[in-house]
Amino acid sequence: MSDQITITLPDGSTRKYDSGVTALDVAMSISEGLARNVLAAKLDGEVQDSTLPIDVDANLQLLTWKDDEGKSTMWHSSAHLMAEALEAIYPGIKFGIGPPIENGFYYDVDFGTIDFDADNLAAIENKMLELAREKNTYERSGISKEDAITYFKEKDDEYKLELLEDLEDGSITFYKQGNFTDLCRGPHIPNTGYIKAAKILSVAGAYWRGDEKRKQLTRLYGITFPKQKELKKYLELLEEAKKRDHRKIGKELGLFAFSEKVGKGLPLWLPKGAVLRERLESFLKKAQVKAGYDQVISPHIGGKELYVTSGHYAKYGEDSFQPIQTPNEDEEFLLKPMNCPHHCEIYKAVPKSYRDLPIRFAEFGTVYRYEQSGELHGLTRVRGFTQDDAHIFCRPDQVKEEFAKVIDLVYYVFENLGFEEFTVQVSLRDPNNPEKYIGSTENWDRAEREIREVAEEKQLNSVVEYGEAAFYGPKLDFMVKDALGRKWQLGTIQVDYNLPERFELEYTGSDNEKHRPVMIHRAPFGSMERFIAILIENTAGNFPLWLAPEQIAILPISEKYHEYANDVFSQMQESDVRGFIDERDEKIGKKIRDAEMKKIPYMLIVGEKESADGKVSVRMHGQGDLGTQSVEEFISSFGQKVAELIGQ
RNA sequence: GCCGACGUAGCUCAGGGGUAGAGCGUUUCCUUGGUAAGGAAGAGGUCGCGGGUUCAAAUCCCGCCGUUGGCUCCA
Repeated sequence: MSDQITITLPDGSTRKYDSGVTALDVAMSISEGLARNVLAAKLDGEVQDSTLPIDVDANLQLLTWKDDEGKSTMWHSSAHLMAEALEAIYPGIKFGIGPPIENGFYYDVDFGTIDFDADNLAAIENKMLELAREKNTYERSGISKEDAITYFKEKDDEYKLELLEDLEDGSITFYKQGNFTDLCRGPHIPNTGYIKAAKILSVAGAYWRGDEKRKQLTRLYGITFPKQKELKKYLELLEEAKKRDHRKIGKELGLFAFSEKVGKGLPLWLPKGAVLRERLESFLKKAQVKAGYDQVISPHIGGKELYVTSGHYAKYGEDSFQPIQTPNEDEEFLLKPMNCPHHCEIYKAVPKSYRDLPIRFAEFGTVYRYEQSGELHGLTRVRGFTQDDAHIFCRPDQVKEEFAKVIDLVYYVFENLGFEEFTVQVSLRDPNNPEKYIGSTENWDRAEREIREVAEEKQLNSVVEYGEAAFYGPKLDFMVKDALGRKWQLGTIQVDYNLPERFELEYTGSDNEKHRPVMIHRAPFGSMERFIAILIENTAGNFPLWLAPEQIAILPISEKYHEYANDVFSQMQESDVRGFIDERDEKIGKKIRDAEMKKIPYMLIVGEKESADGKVSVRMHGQGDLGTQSVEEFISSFGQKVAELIGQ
C-alpha cells in the first residue's frame, strides 16, 4: 500500500494525503466549518460514509445539506433515528423498511398488539431530538449472513429476516447508532448530532413490500433538518401549498362541488367552473382545427360487445360500473370508460383510402370508471370525467410524423397555460408481466421503438418507466406535480397497433389491397377535471384573463351611479367581456376587498368623476389603482390582452 | 378495496353526558360612503345517518355513508 494518495476535488484541484484518510479528514484540512457540514462523501461517483478510510487515488466530492445526496443521506440516518426513538417508546415493535424519499423519509413499522397513539407524534419527535443530542455515531460493520439472521431471529423481526433472504453473504452490513442496530447498506451521516429538527408529518398504512395481499404496516413519514429554522420554513411552505389546494380554491371561488346524492367522485360544475372549462375547450378546439382534427360525437354508453372487442371488458369489466340492463333481456350496455372503441366504429362507418389518412377524430368525451373509493381525490381522481380525446388513424409510415405533431400540440397547450414544470415519461411494458398486455410482441416492439425515437428526435428530456404502458400500447406521458407534490399524469400520447386489429380497421392502399391503419390515442389536457385541478393549483386561482370566469367587476361608488354602471356593463357585454356589477349597499372599500378575494382580474370603479366623463377607474387584481380610462380605451386594451393570450 | 384521521349553521371553526356557540356570508333597516372589512337588528343547525349504553347522547360504544393522509390500483 502506498503511503500517499491523491484526492481530486470537484474543482479539479488535487491534494495529497496519507493513505487511510477519511473524507471528513479531507474536509477538516480545507476548513473546520466545512467539516462540520459534511454529511457524506461521493468517492468516484459512489456515495459513502464520510468516515470511511480512503486508500487509493480518487475523485472526492464532499456532500453537504446543499446536495440532494447529502440530504437523502441525512434523511436515511433520520429514519434510523426515528426507529430508535420508536423502539425506545414502544419496545418489541418490528421494522420493515425505512428509506429516504424526496422530502424526508419514512419507516414501516409493525406495532403488533401495541396500541400506537397517532395523536402523540410530538413524543416521538422529542425522543428523536433527545437521542440526536447524544451525538451517537452511526457505526458501520460487516456481518455474516448467519450472524445477521441470528440477530433478527432473536429480535423476532420477520421483515428484516425476509429482506436478508435476498442478500448475499459477505455483502451484508449493519449500522448501529445508540441502542438501535439496523440491517442497512448505508451510507449514513457521521453522528446523530447533525439532526437538529424533526417532524413526523403523517401516519399511514402501507402493505409490506407493496403487496396488497400481505400484511399492512404502519408507515410513519417524517422529515428532519440541520437547523430548526429550516423546519419552520418547510412547514410554512407546506401551509402555503395547502392554500393552493384546488379543493379549497374550487370551493372558495364556486367552481365545482360534489354531492353525496349524486355520488362520490362525480364532480358537479358550477357556473363559474363551467365557464373556465368551456374556455379551455374552445382554446383547444381552435388549435385542433388548425392541426387538422375533425370533431366527432359519440354516446355515453356502448353495447357490451364493443368493449369485449376492444379488450377493455376482459381487462376491466369486473371492476367497472356494471352493465346497464334494458327491458330486452339480452341487451347490455356499458357506461363508456374510453372513447376509442366508439371512434373505431366511426372510422369504420365510411370506407377509407390511403389518401384519406391520417384521419384525426377529436371529441371531448365524458367517460366513467369505477375507481377504487380510497383513490378518489378532488378533481384529480374521479369516477366521471371528460377527456380531450382524439384518435389519429394513420398509415404505418405516418406514425412518427403524427406523433411528433401531437407533441408540438401538447407543448403549445402547456406553454399557453404557463405549465413550465413537467416531466416527460416514456411508459413501456413491464418486462416481468407480459400477460398484462394484448397484442403481438412485434407490434409492441415497434410501437415502443417509435415512441423512443420520436422522443429522441424531439430532444425531449424524458425518463423511461417500465410497467406504465396501457394494456394495448406504450405511452408518452406528461407528468406534473400538484400543490402537495403529488405526481399526476396530464397529457398522454399512445401508439396502438392492437385496437385496429381487434376492430379490423382497414384502408385501401395504392396497391388496391386492404391495409391496417395504426392508431394514436392522445389527450393534451388528459382530462378536463384533472387539468383544471392542476391549473387551479398552479395559478392559485388567479387565472389568466382569457380564462377567468369573471374578468371584471364594476363597482359603483354609491347607488347614484348604478345607472352609469349598467351602461358600462352593457358595453362590456357587447364586447364579450365577462363580469358583474356589485350593486350591494356597501362602501367602495368593501366592494374592492371582496372583488380582490374573488381574484377578479379587473375592478372598474365608477362614481361621480367617471360618470361625468364617460370613464372608468381601473384597478387590477393584486396591483392596485391603474388610473382612469375611457370605456372604449379599456375595452380595446382588454381585447388586445385577451387576444395576446389566446390568439383569438 | 386496505390502514389511520375527520364529519357541529351556506363557509371557516370552537365546544363537549344535562338537548348548541363565534366570525364570515345571508335578510331587513340606517347609512350614499372614492381604492382591501360602516353600523344595528333578525333568520338560519333533528351536531352526517342508523343502532346501542345511560335517568339523560351532539358528546361514550358499534355499524354505515361521506371527506381526508397514505398503500394497492389507474383503460
